[in-house]
Amino acid sequence: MRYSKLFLPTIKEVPAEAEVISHKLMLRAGMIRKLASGLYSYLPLGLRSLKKVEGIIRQEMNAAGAQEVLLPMVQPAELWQESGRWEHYGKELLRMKDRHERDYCLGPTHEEVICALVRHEVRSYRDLPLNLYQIQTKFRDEIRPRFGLMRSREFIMKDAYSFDVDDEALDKTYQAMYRAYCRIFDRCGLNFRPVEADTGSIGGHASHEFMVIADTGEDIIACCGSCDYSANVELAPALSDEPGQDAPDEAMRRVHTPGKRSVEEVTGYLGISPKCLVKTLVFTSDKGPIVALVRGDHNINEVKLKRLLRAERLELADNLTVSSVTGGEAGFIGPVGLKGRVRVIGDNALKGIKNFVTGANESDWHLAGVNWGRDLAWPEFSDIRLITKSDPCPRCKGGIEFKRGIEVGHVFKLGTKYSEALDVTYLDEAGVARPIVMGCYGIGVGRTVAAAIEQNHDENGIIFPRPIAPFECVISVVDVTDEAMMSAGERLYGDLLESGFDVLLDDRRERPGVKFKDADLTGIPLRITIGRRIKEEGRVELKLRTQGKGGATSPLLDDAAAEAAVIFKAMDHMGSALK
RNA sequence: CGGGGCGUAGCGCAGUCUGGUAGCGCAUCUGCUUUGGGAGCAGAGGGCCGGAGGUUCGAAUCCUCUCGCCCCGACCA
Repeated sequence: MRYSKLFLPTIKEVPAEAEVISHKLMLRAGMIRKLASGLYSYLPLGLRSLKKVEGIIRQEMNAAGAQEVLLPMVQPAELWQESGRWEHYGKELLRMKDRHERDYCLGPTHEEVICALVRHEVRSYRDLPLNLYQIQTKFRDEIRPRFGLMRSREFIMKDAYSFDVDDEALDKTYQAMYRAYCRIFDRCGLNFRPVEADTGSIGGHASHEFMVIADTGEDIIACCGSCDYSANVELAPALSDEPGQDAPDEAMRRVHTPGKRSVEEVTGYLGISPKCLVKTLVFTSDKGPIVALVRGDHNINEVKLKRLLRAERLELADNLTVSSVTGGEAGFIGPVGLKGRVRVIGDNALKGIKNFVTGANESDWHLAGVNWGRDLAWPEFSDIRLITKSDPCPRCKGGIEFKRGIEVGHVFKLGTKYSEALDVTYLDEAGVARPIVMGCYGIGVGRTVAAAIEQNHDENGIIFPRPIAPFECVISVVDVTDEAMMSAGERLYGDLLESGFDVLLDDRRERPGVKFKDADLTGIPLRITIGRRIKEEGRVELKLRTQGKGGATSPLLDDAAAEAAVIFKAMDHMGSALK
């Protein structure tokens, strides 16, 4: 491609709308432009990078035995009513009507559609296993789109759905997908980690997220420092059980705490440790109101609570509900003397606590010296808090660290949730109809590109890993009006094209500084500069994007293409050596 | 949905408090000079001041409503 013909509008200034580095750089490098909130146009440079990632995904998915299909993006409501998700999916599902007033939605995911396809076509155990994938635009009407392609409403996703005869067969498929995902993200040059994850509203039993480690990630991962355990904090069990305290029982008493609501305020005012305080939270859910208790220095984990309750919906109660359940106002509520019958769940860490402080359900008052069994009934105990640094690794009892991650892929064992709802069955060897056991496997394509940029950039711009770079090499002709330079550029351009590289010839009538800045900004891995030295010594200059000025080599023009090939080969080896 | 902020030239912003000729930088166009890290000088074009209504002799500026965008929270594959 010739730069003079390429639609590549770069921006010198930092765009005001962008918050995170990948978003800023993708705008500046002319990869994307925003159309509306959460909706982006892909320009040639951005599209090239997306296509590279898609190509890697296709190769690995095909190699793992999956087959590509393309499913409709607009989907009839009936299907979603059949699976029950028309009601349960919520406002993220963008619904619409056609001219006949029939209900449709834009596909945020394709379980329903793939089931509708497969249930008509697959009859026998002989047709299984089957694994189908597509690379499709999805739409999720996110409450708050942000960070550019990281969380947009319309986005490109690879989604695969597997169909197996039983759990054992699904295990094999799942493992194959897991391995394929590792290869895909390896090849994209990402520093990532597969972590145990919650299954969310998609449902199912086992699940792993593929997290790209980055400070700007929206998810938090709990990692063990000693073994390779890692899990989304939403899921990681908090195992430290405090030993029972054997202090003598104190008498329960009211303490005046005027205006002291938060844990810090109350414990600071009373001069006690947050560990001695029981924090009370009221939730509403489809299973009714819930009172959750955690220690003052711990945080509630709503995902765990939701799983425990088997609730579809769980949210912090509003002030009205809080006072109707407890009789108190937020900041002064406690589990003693709750109104009516309400399910009370205490975190495991509270089992052994004695003489604790908690809200009195009366404004400006707390209770101290409170004890289970005497002042209030023993609640049911469970693990409902977020894991902390002082908890042990659930696998090896080592220390836990926290990292932020960007979720670029997610694999689920769905089981028979959808096949039962949507009647996707096969006949086994005995002629008995059984529900097909399913798995599903997603990769955010745009998010993968954004994550790669998040991990690979410097103050001058993007530093693309070669496999997903829009161009592998740029030839910067310093002065295009100079015939010797320009003809050398053309010749090298032809050589590199012939060798099969994605090469960009910067033939613009721009000053050299502009060309260098744009080459750096767009992150092209290798730059070949053709300047004065072509006339004096017949030499050009090769510089990797990762190198400073010092690292350049200066081969003769005729050797440049071969040297570029050698450099790329070395880069590929370095890449695999890193793993 | 709650809280906060912003909509003025293609982009980034000032001007709004205190009403009176719509500005600056970058970009664009022309000319000359320059040519290895986002050039210099001279000149030019470009605006329904997000939209609607109101107050006023007069509104970018004050008031009301509305639309859009961004941030924090809530929520969420």
